[in-house]
Amino acid sequence: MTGNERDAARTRARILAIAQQLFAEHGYAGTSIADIARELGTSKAALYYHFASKEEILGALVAEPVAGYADLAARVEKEPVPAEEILDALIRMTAEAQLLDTLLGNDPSITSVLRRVYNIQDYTEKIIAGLAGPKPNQAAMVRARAAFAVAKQATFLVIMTNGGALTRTARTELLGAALRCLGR
Amino acid sequence: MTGNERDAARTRARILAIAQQLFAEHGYAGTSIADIARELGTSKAALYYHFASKEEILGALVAEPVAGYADLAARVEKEPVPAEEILDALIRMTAEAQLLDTLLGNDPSITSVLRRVYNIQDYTEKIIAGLAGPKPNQAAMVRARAAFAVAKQATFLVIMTNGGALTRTARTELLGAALRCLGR
DNA sequence: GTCTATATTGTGATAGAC
DNA sequence: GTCTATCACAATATAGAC
Repeated sequence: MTGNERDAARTRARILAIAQQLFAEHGYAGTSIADIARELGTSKAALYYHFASKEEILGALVAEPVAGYADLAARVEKEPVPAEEILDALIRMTAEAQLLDTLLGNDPSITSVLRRVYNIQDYTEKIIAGLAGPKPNQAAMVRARAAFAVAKQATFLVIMTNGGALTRTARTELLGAALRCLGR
Repeated sequence: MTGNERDAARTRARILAIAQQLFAEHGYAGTSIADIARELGTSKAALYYHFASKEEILGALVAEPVAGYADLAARVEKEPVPAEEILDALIRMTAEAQLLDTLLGNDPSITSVLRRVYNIQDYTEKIIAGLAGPKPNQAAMVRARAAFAVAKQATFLVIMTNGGALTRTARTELLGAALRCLGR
């Protein structure tokens, strides 16, 4: 790898880090290429050397979390997975992806752009169905959604109020709370 | 009230309804005045007769939910309120405000605009502190955040997958799940 | 109350020099 | 790899007629 390639890779990574932070702060639609370039300390044109479009930045940012989410959905759909395992996976994924993971589900401007590529809501429904277990009634579906909300949103809340970290005890508490949501 | 005034009031209400839907779908920053005018079936200028700016539309939309949220936070801060009552209030508020209430907490472009006017995150922290009870340890705070996530996000999820309605049984299940999060 | 027309600024993106 | 300059268009908002 030449020095230039290494530099390019580092700049790419910096752009992604900056974009992630600004998207989280102002939303995808609320963040302009100029905003990112300013934070990066270069011109807009320099940024376009690394990414062909704003949407490509978003794509690079969400690819990994979305793939993980899709994998979990596929696995849950194929065979029964214990609720504890699903919830633990969700909590871990949220902790890893941090800002991004919740952004994915929350920023409508992101959802509306990604809808053309991924069917995230479909994944969510499959995961929730897995949490609800076989032949769920209405109440069981509600409890499954509650557990899901804890694993995703509460985990996010805890991480954010803890400066980006998720302690062991916090993770245990979250998992316990999510499981109690299911009422079993 | 003259006929013109009644017409104006109705148009205003229509604009708010359309804006709410589009904001929910594409986000605040992702929705343009032109988008709203198109849906309204008039010109952009006509829209500006009813609202002085895009931000004023957002303001009119969120004023009521935010006031309710602030009231709850103030009450919880002043005196101890039973967790069940707090959670029930949160669930009701989310159900009433529907799209809006979650938008408030989720769309970063809205949060970043409203931050200049309201301190929503501050309200949230006060409400969560109320749920955690006096002298909470770290685990109690995590459980409080879990209960909060159920009352807000899970309620929203349930409403959305039920075409905008919250049945009695669903509300009971949500409240039960949120209370079990607290582990008491 | 609504229109057409327009001012003004912002935005994503490209051209071409260095 | 980064720059300046620029394009084409979309955005918020206003002016002034009807």
